Amino acid sequence: MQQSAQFSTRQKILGAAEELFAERGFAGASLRQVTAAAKVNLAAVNYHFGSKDNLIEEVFRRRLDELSRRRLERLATLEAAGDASLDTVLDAFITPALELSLDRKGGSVFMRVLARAFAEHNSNLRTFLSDNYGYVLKDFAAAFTRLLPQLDKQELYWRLDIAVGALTYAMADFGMIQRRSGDSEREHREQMAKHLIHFTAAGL
Amino acid sequence: MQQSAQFSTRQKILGAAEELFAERGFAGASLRQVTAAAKVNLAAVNYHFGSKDNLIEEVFRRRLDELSRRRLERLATLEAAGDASLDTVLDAFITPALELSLDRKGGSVFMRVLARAFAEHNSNLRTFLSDNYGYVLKDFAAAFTRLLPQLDKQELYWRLDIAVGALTYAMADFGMIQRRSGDSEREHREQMAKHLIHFTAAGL
DNA sequence: CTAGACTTCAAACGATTGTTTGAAACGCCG
DNA sequence: CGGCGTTTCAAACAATCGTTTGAAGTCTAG
Repeated sequence: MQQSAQFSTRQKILGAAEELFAERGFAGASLRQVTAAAKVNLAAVNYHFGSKDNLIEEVFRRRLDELSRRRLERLATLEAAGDASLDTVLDAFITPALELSLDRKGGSVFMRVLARAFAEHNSNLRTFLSDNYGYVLKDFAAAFTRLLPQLDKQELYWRLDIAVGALTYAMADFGMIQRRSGDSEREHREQMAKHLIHFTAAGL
Repeated sequence: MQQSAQFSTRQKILGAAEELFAERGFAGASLRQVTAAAKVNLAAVNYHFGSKDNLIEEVFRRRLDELSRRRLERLATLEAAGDASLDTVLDAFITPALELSLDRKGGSVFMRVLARAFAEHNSNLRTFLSDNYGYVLKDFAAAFTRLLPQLDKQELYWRLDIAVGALTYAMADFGMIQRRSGDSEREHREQMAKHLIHFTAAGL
């Protein structure tokens, strides 16, 4: 089938595509640039993925399947232990994303790609994400509803919406904050997650 | 969509470009699509703007010049009257953007374009925005420094960074919140601004 | 070792990209 | 009216786009 000792052609394409999509956008990165960066033949994309659109979806699937699983796993653990609070539920949502972004193999790059997906008002991509991963947000929204019963539904939804915006923006490193020279990439991102949880908990 | 007689070719192009950039991205929207939507000749873009990149910059300039002026104007008024508080300074930042987004002529569309600019890690565009409008953020950061003297600098920058993220995301309407059927577009956006100010003030 | 399935390759497809060109049409002033 | 700078136009430019093709290469099961 596949899977050589090194990286398969599939994996090489996915890695290069992720990087170039983050840097130049989905329309801005061409398949020739992707295959050149991956050091594979141009036709390999259409052979392994069928089309550029399918490649884009696969770039998301590779990361989001595990990210969603970990988020829900943490949330379930919290609620089973009766430990659910604003801070811990936010932590269950943010920490898996933080860990992904710290993954040595370009996890931080993927967070930028994810933020691009939000910027795309493109309906195909948005419905793909909503159809496949919308249930995660639904579960977390339900958890917050239980934690903040005094808030009416509309009010809670507004705050959650704003919170997700702050998370997305920060994890994609859009801001002007530069890593302090003394800090490692890991320290920088852990700082960010800490501030994110604090800021969002206060806002909620 | 657009009128043909009363708007100059320049403005017709800018309007159509803004709309298509918001919808498909800077790389995703071609000059042929733009000129077709504007009902002008293809060559008009290069005649009036020189290149596609210059057109992109001009789309930003048209809106941001006035937006920046209004924000700083409000901030100055506040500080002259000694009325500067967390809420009022945030209001000085958010309300002009809200008013722009309520402009009948596609102001809300522009907010989506602006959010795309953040998603672009493209250095040309980011340095253009930073060079031309960075002083606005600097002035507001200074105002917050005066309002929150107990916070150390690094801590404040973190929170401001997260706040800007929430603002950008919300104003671009990326979220899942749908306008309630009873509400007008205006009511929807005014609600949003109110929640934004509250959420951000709490976080800061 | 051979047969057959899987993968890679160079080359080419038509379509579309941003940009340029030179002529035609326009609008204004004398 | 004629003349002239400004604007618009259809057409074409080379470059690049996503995708397809058929042959060459690689691998494994028998």
